[in-house]
Amino acid sequence: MEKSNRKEACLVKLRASRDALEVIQGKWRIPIIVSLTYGNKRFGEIRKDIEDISPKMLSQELKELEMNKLISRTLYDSMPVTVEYALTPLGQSMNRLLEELLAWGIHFRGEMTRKEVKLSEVSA
Amino acid sequence: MEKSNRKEACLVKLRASRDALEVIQGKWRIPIIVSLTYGNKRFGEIRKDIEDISPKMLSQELKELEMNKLISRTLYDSMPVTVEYALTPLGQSMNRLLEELLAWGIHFRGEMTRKEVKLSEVSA
DNA sequence: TATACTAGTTACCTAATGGTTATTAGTTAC
DNA sequence: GTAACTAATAACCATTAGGTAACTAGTATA
Repeated sequence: MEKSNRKEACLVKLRASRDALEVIQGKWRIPIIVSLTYGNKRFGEIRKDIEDISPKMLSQELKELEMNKLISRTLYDSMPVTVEYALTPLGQSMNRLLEELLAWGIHFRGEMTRKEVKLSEVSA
Repeated sequence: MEKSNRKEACLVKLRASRDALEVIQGKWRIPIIVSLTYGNKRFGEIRKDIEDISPKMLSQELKELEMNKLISRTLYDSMPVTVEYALTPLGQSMNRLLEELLAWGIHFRGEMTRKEVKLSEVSA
């Protein structure tokens, strides 16, 4: 009984994580969301945050994120037309996930450089 | 000053999240790690957990994860050779991240189905 | 000899992802 | 008229990710 519960829990977790993955897959979606957690931004401002993204990819991924209700797009009828992107409540709900991703990214990088140092000590 | 701190924080977070993304990118790596959080497993057992993964992809991604020190591979010299995969401490350190991914995946799915229900109510 | 189980590997193909460069359209300033 | 700024879009190409199906090697069992 204990074993089958465990298996059930594993399968539930697998399904949920794959649901989440589908939405955040790709090189740019998470970075775009991270950029927007630091304030509503215009197209050009996001481009400045994520230096190596092309306008094509930014445009494409913003559309995807809007379709999935993670961000909103507001057009302002100012003199040069401006467009503001913002996180929706659903987008904001990724906050804890992003914090953990950030924390683990730092941890991982730390572990990797530590190991490289060790290796070079051995070979020296 | 406050604004430049914010910008700095944003850039740091962007770098860290992209570091993490590189390691966990793709359709299969997270599911494989999730499967291994529920106990050490053999090749065939992981295949059973993740029903739609092909042996090619499983083999390929296991190698990648081993190279990044997230999992270990142990060969047992039993009669039909068996191989056991397990999370390393670094792999285990993804636990909190996985919990948040799971939680958000469930939340996201809930939000999406709620919205679909609403839409059908409107059109009815 | 044939079948099955272990853990993969190989060759081949398609689809998705991402990159590059040039272009659009509307408005303001020079 | 021309340049510059806004937010994109289009055409084209290269790379990668991922899928399918067949096959390998070693051992045991019928």
